[in-house]
Amino acid sequence: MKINSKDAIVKAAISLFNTKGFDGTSIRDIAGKANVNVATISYYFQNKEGLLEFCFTDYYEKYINNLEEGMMELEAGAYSCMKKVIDNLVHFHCENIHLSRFILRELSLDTQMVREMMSIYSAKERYYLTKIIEKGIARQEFMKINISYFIIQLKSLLSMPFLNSQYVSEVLHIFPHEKYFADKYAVELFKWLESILTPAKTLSVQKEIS
Amino acid sequence: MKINSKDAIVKAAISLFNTKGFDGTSIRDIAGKANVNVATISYYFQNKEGLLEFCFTDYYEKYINNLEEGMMELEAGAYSCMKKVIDNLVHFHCENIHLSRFILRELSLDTQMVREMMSIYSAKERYYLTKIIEKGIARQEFMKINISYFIIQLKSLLSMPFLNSQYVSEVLHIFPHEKYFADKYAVELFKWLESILTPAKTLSVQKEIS
Amino acid sequence: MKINSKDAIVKAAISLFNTKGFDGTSIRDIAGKANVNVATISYYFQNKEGLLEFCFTDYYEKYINNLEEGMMELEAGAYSCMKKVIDNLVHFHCENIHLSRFILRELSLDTQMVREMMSIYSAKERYYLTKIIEKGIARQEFMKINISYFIIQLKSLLSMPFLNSQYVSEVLHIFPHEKYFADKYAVELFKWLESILTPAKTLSVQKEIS
Amino acid sequence: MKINSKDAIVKAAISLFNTKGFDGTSIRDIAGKANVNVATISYYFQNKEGLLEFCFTDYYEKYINNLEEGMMELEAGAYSCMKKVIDNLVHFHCENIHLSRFILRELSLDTQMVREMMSIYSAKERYYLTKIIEKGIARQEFMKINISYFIIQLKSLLSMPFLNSQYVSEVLHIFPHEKYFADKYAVELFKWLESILTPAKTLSVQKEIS
DNA sequence: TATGAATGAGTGTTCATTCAT
DNA sequence: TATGAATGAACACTCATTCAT
Repeated sequence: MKINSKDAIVKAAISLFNTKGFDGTSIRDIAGKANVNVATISYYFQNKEGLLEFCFTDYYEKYINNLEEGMMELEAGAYSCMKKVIDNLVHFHCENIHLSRFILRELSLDTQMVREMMSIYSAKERYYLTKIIEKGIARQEFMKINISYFIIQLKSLLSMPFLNSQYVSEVLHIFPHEKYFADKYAVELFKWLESILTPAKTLSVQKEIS
Repeated sequence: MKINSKDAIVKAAISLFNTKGFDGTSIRDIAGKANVNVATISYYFQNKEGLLEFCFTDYYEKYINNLEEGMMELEAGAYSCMKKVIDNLVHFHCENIHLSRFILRELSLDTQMVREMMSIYSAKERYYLTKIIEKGIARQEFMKINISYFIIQLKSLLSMPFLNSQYVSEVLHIFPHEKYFADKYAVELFKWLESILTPAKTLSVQKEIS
Repeated sequence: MKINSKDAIVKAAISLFNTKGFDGTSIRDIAGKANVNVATISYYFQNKEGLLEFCFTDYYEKYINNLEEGMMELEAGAYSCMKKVIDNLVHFHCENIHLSRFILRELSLDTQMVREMMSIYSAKERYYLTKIIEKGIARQEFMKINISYFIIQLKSLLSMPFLNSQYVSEVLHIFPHEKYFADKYAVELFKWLESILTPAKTLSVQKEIS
Repeated sequence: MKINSKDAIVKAAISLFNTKGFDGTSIRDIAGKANVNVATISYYFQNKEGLLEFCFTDYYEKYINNLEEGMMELEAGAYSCMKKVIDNLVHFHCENIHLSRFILRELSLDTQMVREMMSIYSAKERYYLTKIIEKGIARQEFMKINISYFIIQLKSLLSMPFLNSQYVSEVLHIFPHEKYFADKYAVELFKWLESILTPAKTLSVQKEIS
């Protein structure tokens, strides 16, 4: 009768984790929404933690895929590579907004799993981003910037509209789950990217500071 | 013997909510950390939800205070006003990093309380920010920008380093709870602000798009 | 400001015990309804049990008073004495319907206090009722009846309409808290009394009605 | 290992509700007596209220069954039908004295559940009793009586010895849980029935006794 | 006479998990 | 592959009570 219990569980879990958070969701909620018995969840994922790990891995594998796909453009140019990465990640978050929102929120907690995920995937991500920037600087495509502060801002801008999709929708009437938003927002980030990476424009800022 | 049970409870609650999340924290955890009886929490805050509401209100009242303090500079100039607001809010988040992290995370959930808080405070915040920008545009201090997309980016940049303080610390080795960070990060945001608001610099971006 | 806290407490307690039962009522409920601090209840009645005892004693003292007032007619005749007793008790229950309902319900529990009350007051009541009947039999006013079975029926008829006042009101549309009911119901019990006590007399009842 | 947890829970619950009342009994008491885990009660009955509802329904279904069994004799005669009903209900209460005592006590409270039960079952009971009496009057088996007052008395006499079984046992030394009592008490109620329903017949009762 | 602060023990309920089937 | 029955531990919360004031 059940085509695929496992998929149904994951789907229900992501939906509920998205709105109620991981700790705010019981496996009974999930089982109910997925129309399976509670024990079925333990059967497939060992325990609730296992289901969380599955979601994290699912998210990060797709995330890194998108990142690596962008990396392939590095030879063609650091700047266009970075743009490709940004475009990919914005669209990835947009297309998987429920999963993304939940993971991005969960990542703000101090848990063993978060530490593990960070040590595996965030390190990798940092490596890739650093590589692009360093290449861009070396090739004089980019001005010399503080890489860490660049990453902070990049990740801020990439995640917040999807993490706070409710705020964005209800207060600003912009809908981050629509492709239209992803397209437009990517352009905004390109502008930010140019302002931060390309030398010509920093003159006035420099003056102001001095 | 107990000087101030209520304060002890709030302090313990913020600390625990910060690391484990609201749903991941039990009132026994809080009572234990605050060295009071569990019933004392109900005595002062009615229930766990009441404690959450107290934290939200505490956060937002301070937040709006910082915002309004910045607003007072509006007559002196929209640009300097916006800088003052950014500076205030960065330092506010930095100084109250535990409370901020917990609230910013909690705001990403779909709960009744979040909706209420958003309808009260986010609306106010949006009103103030819009006012500054419109004034700046009217006075030709700013170029004509899309206000909503500006707010998305502003709020992204203001919140993420504090929400993801663990990532920033452990992966990037930058410490958002230190005043040094707040000072430096504010400068970064000033640069972003200039690039996005002041006309001269957008030329190249314009060209690129066309 | 408070005229009489103690009275207010008792009044609130009886009202709440009446509708929610003793165990279903918290001292906070009572304190709230009486507009006093919870500690005030402990101050006057030591503890919740003490408040219960006060109610029991209040009830039984009035009950026994009504019984003894009826007993004074015993010399005048066992039959009229019994009628007087019945009339008194019906009206007493009617006038104190909240207290009566609560006490009559509480008496159906197996508690230490109930056992104590029964050993003091029910024994006394039984003594009086037995005395009337024995006198009536001795004087040949009554036929020889089984006293215990008589008492069971008498007490059934005296208590049930007040204990189950809600049933009587809502299902039968008869209102046991009104004096009209007490008057009419007493007459019903007189008929029952005659039928059970006096062999040949049923005729006269008929006459009385017509 | 456990043959039937659900039955064990119900049995333990009735026993404890009987002596300590519903509100005076904790689910831990019940679980302890039934030798099951507290969670098992929630598993089968959702919550404590659900267990109460189960008891109510169990009681009333049996009660109405006994009533309806008596109703089947209506064609044979209203008087014998009423006697059959009384006999059935007395024996039903006697045989299920714990359940009956608890339910009869609980029915004296102002709760949502009592209102619901009354609107379903008491209405039905009233309908049946009215039907018998009206038939009896129509056939001139009974004299014209006030039906509501008759029902009050009937229900008083049927319930009180079982509700107040402790009083009856300890003060009057009559044991309402024994079949001997039910048999004898039914005869008493037949006498009462005759005296209230049949005007001229009181004679025959006298004869019967002698 | 009366109370605000605080508590330990207990409430009903829900949790994630296990296990025989 | 999937589940109904059952559980121990934990949950948020309420209880009657105490005590300094």
